[in-house]
Amino acid sequence: MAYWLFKSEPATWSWDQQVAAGEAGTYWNGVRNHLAKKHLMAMQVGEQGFFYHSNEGKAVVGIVAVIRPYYPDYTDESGRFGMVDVKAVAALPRPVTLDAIKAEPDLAGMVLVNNSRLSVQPVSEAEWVRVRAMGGLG
DNA sequence: GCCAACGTTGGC
DNA sequence: GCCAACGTTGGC
Repeated sequence: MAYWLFKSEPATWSWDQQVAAGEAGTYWNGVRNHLAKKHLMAMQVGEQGFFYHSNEGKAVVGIVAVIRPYYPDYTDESGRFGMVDVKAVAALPRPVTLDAIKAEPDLAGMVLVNNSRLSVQPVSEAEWVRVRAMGGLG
């Protein structure tokens, strides 16, 4: 089981909208980066990821689960990129801010810290457990 | 196939 | 709103 982190600007697609999409979830489109694509392709149904608000908020705010594996992104005219479907699983009782992550030495290796521009990132199990705990989920 | 120019992202 | 970092594009 791998863990992931999905970045979204709340002005474009927010956690509240993800929650409103309910059990049916939504497609995670718009990825136009080959490394991010590689991560999308590696995702298995049932794997979970953090939902991160970039720019405005700058915090991990919730957890999503992959409900449909990689398939073509019809919004990509080049036909090169794809997407997965995700649904909201749980909100973090306390959002974990980028500042809090940067202040935590155990999380210094997170992709979010070292390659903040990557829109779909892998998260290690240790990072997953730690950020969940910081967010108030056991 | 190299690399300069350009566009985009996202933290500050 | 600025700008650094990075990815992509296109000329050669």
